[in-house]
Amino acid sequence: MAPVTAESRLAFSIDRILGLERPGNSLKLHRPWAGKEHGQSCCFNVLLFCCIKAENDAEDENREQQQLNSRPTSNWYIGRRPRTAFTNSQVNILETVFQVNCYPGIQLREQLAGRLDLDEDRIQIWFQNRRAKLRRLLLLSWDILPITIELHKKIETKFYFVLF
Amino acid sequence: MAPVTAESRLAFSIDRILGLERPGNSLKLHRPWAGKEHGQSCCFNVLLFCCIKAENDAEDENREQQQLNSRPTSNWYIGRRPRTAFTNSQVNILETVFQVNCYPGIQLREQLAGRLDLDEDRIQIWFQNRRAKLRRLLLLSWDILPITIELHKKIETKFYFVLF
DNA sequence: TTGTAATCTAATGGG
DNA sequence: CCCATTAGATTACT
Repeated sequence: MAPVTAESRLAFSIDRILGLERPGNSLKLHRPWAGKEHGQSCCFNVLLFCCIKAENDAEDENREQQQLNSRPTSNWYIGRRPRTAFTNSQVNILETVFQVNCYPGIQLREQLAGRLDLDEDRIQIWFQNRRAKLRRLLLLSWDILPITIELHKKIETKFYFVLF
Repeated sequence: MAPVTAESRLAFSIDRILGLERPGNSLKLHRPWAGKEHGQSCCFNVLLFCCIKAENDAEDENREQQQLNSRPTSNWYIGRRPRTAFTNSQVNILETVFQVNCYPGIQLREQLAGRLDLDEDRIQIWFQNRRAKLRRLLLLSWDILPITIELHKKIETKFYFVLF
């Protein structure tokens, strides 16, 4: 077996990365885009974390209240999108479409968005959640599997394909 | 404006789905998996209730019991890998490595896999998704930059620029 | 409390 | 590799 030389060692061994091994020189970062100006097209080099420093909060009640009200979730600084309240007629149409096509493509989603006066991504999310609900329902029905199996023995089927 | 021909019309226009438009033929349902044999691999969309081939079950009580007790975990629908739940410590190490090298080569991935007791391809996927997340964050932070600056002025927070 | 819109991320397939 | 999209799981709001 070949001896482990400095040359054969990985530039990025886990030990080095985790700081468990301390080479003489500091670890050179692997940034394919490093050295490019941030205006360059490929991507923005700066990830901006806007973190609140809470110094001096006590002096500003309003400000403090704001900060207390905003939940410190990972994306609190952006905020959660206000919950969309679909109307009955909107849901009816969505459900009708879902019965036929539960994986609407971009065109159909745009079409729906236009007709229902909603953003396309709300449509997208609605279908995602609707499919999840359906799966949940199907899984629930799986709980009654023993009964189903009994039934299936009786009627001599092999599989149940639940097509939706 | 180009005329709407039968060819240019969507297979699933809302009008067709809602029945407001009646084509000569009835609407064909959009079932990605329809017509395919259930054994086919690609089709992760199939909710296959593989309800146990019950031939001869009655002759083997033990086996039947096993099958009844076993919940449909990995096999209840075909082809999709069960979601891997990384532990906190695994994620911590992955994140640490990512800070240094977000494009780990095969050697480093294998190294990580060994240390974290994961398959190398899970590492690979993790880094792909992590890079996608980073790109998303970068775009996002760019979009909210003006707002963020306003916010920053108001509440006198500091910016953290994390340079990659 | 329930239902569901929204979020996060592992997994998939195609380019 | 990237990209779009999915499923799965969870959070949070009405």
